[in-house]
Amino acid sequence: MNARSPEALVRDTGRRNEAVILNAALEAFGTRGFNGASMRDVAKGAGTSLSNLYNYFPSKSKLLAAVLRHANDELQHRVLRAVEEAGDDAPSQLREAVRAHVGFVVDHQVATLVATNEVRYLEPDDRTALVSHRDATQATFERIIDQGAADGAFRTPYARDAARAILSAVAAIASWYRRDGALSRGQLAEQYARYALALLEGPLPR
Amino acid sequence: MNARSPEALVRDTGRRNEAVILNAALEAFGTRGFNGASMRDVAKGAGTSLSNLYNYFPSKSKLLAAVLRHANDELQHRVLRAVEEAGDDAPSQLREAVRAHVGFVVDHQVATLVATNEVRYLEPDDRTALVSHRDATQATFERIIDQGAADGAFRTPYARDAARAILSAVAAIASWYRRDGALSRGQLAEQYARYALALLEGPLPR
Amino acid sequence: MNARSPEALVRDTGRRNEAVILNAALEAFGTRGFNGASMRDVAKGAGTSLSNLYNYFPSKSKLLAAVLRHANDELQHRVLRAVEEAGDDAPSQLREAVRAHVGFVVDHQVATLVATNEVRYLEPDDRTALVSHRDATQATFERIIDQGAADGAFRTPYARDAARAILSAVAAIASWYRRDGALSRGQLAEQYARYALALLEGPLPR
Amino acid sequence: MNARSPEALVRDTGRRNEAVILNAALEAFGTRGFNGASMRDVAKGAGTSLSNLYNYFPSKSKLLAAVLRHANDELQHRVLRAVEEAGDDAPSQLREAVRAHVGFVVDHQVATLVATNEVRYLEPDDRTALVSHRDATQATFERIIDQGAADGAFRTPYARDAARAILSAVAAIASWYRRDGALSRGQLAEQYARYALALLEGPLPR
DNA sequence: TATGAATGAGGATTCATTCAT
DNA sequence: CATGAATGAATCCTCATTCAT
Repeated sequence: MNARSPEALVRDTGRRNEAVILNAALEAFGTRGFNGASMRDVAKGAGTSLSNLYNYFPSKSKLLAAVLRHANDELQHRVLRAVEEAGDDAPSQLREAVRAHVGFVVDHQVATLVATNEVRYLEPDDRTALVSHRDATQATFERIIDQGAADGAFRTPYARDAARAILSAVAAIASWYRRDGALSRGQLAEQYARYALALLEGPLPR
Repeated sequence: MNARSPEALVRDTGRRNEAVILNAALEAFGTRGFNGASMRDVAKGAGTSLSNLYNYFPSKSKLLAAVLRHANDELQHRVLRAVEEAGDDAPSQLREAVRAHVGFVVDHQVATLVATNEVRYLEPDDRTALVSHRDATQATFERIIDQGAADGAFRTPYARDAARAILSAVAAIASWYRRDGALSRGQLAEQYARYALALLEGPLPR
Repeated sequence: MNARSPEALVRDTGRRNEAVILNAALEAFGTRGFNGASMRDVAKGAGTSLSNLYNYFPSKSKLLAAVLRHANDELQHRVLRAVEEAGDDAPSQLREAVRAHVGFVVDHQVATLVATNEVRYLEPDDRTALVSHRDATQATFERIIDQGAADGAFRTPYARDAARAILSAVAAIASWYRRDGALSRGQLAEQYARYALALLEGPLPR
Repeated sequence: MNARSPEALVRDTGRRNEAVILNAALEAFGTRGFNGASMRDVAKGAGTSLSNLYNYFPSKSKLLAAVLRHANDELQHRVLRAVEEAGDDAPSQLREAVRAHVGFVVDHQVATLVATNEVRYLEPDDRTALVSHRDATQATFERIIDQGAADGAFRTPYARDAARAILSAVAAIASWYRRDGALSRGQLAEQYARYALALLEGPLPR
């Protein structure tokens, strides 16, 4: 029971092998989808026995919930910190928020894909909880956009749905980006930050 | 064996009940995902017996392939026609292409979601075929963008990945749009057309 | 609907495509066993539709029965004719009977295998009928052996089970003989005729 | 989960219920053939659940392979021991080998039938392995016959295929012998030993 | 005759989960 | 914590057969 993928989302949790299981589950769900992956796959990936999984998580569904919670926490953490460290004006904040988001997507492509595609398979309660958690991240963007619209920095007449459009495009990066491709992490972040500002009809760097 | 969902993607195929099965499959895959939906679900939805499905499609996977082919055909058809009917300049063409795409997504939300999320479960050959078909649609957007970039209409320094960003945002509409919400089909199309032009740093209507 | 394997057991039956179906069934049952072969396999082999099979034979089981009947008829015919054409003494008769039997096995390996291995899957009535038909062939050998034992030509103390032993060995040829091997049809017949006479402790050619 | 047929081939294997399953499989395959028997039949015979079978054998085919391996092992063991304990001359060795083989066939009629009729349903690799194992047993007979032919004890001009003929006849016993019939196990063995020596044109007891 | 569509039963196998150890 | 054995429900798919045409 020991494995550390290059993209390991979860580092440590205090409980002996929990992180190993969570990362194995992430990989399994990412590779074959929630319904396509079996608990046996997860166990094999974690190097433990099938039944031992149930000492850590009471069901497959709760395992997914835990994976998604970790992913969301990490994303939210990165975005919030980026905003804090940015200037006071909406354009700067948005720019940094987008860059941080792109960074997360690139660093955790699989987690992003799983978070996008597999939330629907959570049990209702867990899904509700998770969605509201995710909405909090989205709300950060919406708040910035509202402020920018109010003070005239963003001149789009459709500020309302802009956050959704931007975040969708950013999340979709996970489905095509290749680490060994032509675009570096930094370039990609830069590029999408500009897309976002332009879409909002905000001020662009020359 | 008779059903016509409000969103029926497939109208008729010459073979007795093929369309009914395809629409039932679309609904089943949309509701529960490819791996979460069973052939029994599809049969029930189509009002026929489980085994009769196999007189029409040799496997669940081929059934998915057929569904996705129909969806892609319809989307491509709409986009191409819209471009043909638009003016000669890149901004007009892009505008109409986006509007047509948004129209498809709104008319066929489920098909859009299935096309986005379940392609990965195709057998390799079918996936390859489908992806190249889908890329053809994307290529239409890229061609327009290239032209607009060449003649100075689109001033973004990042024309290259812009099509992907725009199409991702448009496809994602399927995951949140509600027919009974505040936004009409037409308003939404208008809005996303402007997002696209703005993102490309092109000319905007006042 | 047209096929003629090199080993075709059935030539013609008066009914349009019956022979084609019977030969296809023989091949299917021979290749995959009665339970392993499907009516679809038979139809494909016969170049006709699945449902058309039922215009000729009321069930898979009856189809097998028909195949086996044809095989047995041909075998019995060959053996009886060989005995008739042989001399009056038991050793000559046995010799010719064995040669004829070996000839059938070599000409119809698949039919021999099917006759040996798949009889058990007949419905009770058909099986009874077929076994008694087959026993008639065996009885021919037993009659000859009894006669030879009575007149002192065969000196084995165990004449009683000898027919079974001989016929088993002959039938088993079907499971290993290769037409392109070292042994010709005629040599093999000669060889097994001598095995039989020797086993019976009868007179051997020098 | 507990059963001991009178003819149980497998006694114990170290793993909890493996032997029970193997014996149930033997019986099922013997009664209805490999393709005619279902895993449910096997499970029922073994007194366990269908799915538990797969904790022991990964597929129906591998289960058959295991059954056949056990049967072959037992047969080979008996024959080899019999040869070791026989005298040095070929006729004695052949006599004891045949007697041992007949003994196995009578003790394990079902196993013999399954070994003869169902090998073909193994996957290619398993079948190759098994056939070569079976050929090893046949090779024991061939060696003895070669030796006897070389030192003049067996005068048949066809020593080459004699082993096949003899072994076929012996194996076929399984298809007709009845424990409650007129012939005892010992008498049958004696009888077939004499058949074999006579067929080889070797020395017969008076 | 010949066909394509239809069906209910059953095929092997995998599933998430539990339990005794 | 960790395991191997166990289970019932469900999976996709194939089966022999029937029926309308």
